[in-house]
Amino acid sequence: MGRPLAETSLPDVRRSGRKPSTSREELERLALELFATRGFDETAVDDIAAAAGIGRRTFFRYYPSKNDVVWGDFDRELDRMRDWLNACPDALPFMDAIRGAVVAFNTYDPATLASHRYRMSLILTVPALQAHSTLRYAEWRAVIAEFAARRLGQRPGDFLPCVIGHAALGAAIAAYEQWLLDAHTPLGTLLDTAFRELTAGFSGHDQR
Amino acid sequence: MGRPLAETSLPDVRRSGRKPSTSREELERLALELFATRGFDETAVDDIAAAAGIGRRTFFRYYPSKNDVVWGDFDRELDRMRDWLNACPDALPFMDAIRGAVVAFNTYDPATLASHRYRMSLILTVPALQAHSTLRYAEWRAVIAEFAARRLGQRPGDFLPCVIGHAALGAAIAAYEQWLLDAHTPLGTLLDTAFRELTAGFSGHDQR
DNA sequence: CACGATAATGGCACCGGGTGCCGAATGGAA
DNA sequence: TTCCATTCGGCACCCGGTGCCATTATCGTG
Repeated sequence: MGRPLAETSLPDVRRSGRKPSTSREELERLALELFATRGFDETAVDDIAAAAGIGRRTFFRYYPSKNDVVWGDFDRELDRMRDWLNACPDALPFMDAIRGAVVAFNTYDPATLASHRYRMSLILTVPALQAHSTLRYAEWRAVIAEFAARRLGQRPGDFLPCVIGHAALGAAIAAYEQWLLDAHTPLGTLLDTAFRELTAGFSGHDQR
Repeated sequence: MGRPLAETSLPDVRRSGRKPSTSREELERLALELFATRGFDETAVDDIAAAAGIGRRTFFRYYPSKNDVVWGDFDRELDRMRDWLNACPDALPFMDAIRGAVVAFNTYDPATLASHRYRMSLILTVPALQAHSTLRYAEWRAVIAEFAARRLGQRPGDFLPCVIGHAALGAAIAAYEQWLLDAHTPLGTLLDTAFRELTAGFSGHDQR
């Protein structure tokens, strides 16, 4: 699974050899700029490569696909969330822990909030990215399921942890969709609400 | 959105013109057979077209993409589920109605069960299909959200109905994944269990 | 300074999915 | 037969993604 290129500008021992002509961060910046002006589908990989002054072939050594550019360093974020969950006291009910982790994991400082919102708007509205995102969501769910399994005394592949992973993902996506529709309510509030509904089993709303 | 070709062998008035040289059903049959022997990724659209004795170009007039072949007539199934929900008595709590609909909607007679299971195994394991499925799932969620919204006195785009749609989808997929892992437990039972957990808010399992 | 090991680059050919275009084939109706 | 509607399918093309391989840049060492 090892990416040959800078995982994220870590010290990353370099003994010798030609140095990279750009970086994942730089490519992400340029690509998002192009997406914003020209649109995602209308921007070809060649365009991004040209903007960065590299060859098309080289682009694919920084990102495995055009879709992945939008996700930045998702794996690192997942690691952070895993750590957050592991650091949760056992006294905290596990659904509360998950809710807290998701809220914390999706809290961005004002400086980066706008660009994050734009990235998510792409992911949740551009069909190609919507489709691709499924594969990333699977990793996210795995983190949740893993934690739930530990708390439930089960294995990560067992039924209940998987259901929880899927349901949690659904709640999170719904919150994001709402936030994109109207940023009036803070994302954190929406996530919190969605997870509380989940934990309450959607009870107490019926209009019959 | 009208498909020019047979929606599904409805009477479908035909005035004149050359008659289709094959059908969606026939293509689906042939394609699934190829997928089963050679694998999904290893089967090119040209292979399917050749097997059906039509041109590659013509294939894309029957199905908009290779991915869609696996989904058969999903839209019709969705209509059935929508009807099921609409026919639910108001006395039935809405989460029970949704659970009932999903179970009923995913009940297949033994003759078609095996092929359905195979189709779902493709959808849930082949990366290209996993990704593509997101777009189909959106339609499914919409049906659920629409019903929930009506029951909750809200609009289909409102937050709570969307959360419910996403959570329900998650539960359903988790049940399917479990069923594919081990068909020992009937799909209906798994779906029922997943939805009951959802409605109970995953309570009563914590091992702390 | 020169050399060799090392690593990134980028061109090229190729594959496969998907589309626009357009002429050819087919079959019913006047 | 003629006309019209409809399907067919070849062709050229776009784009994302990959394997291959020679080229180029950099660092450490002698």
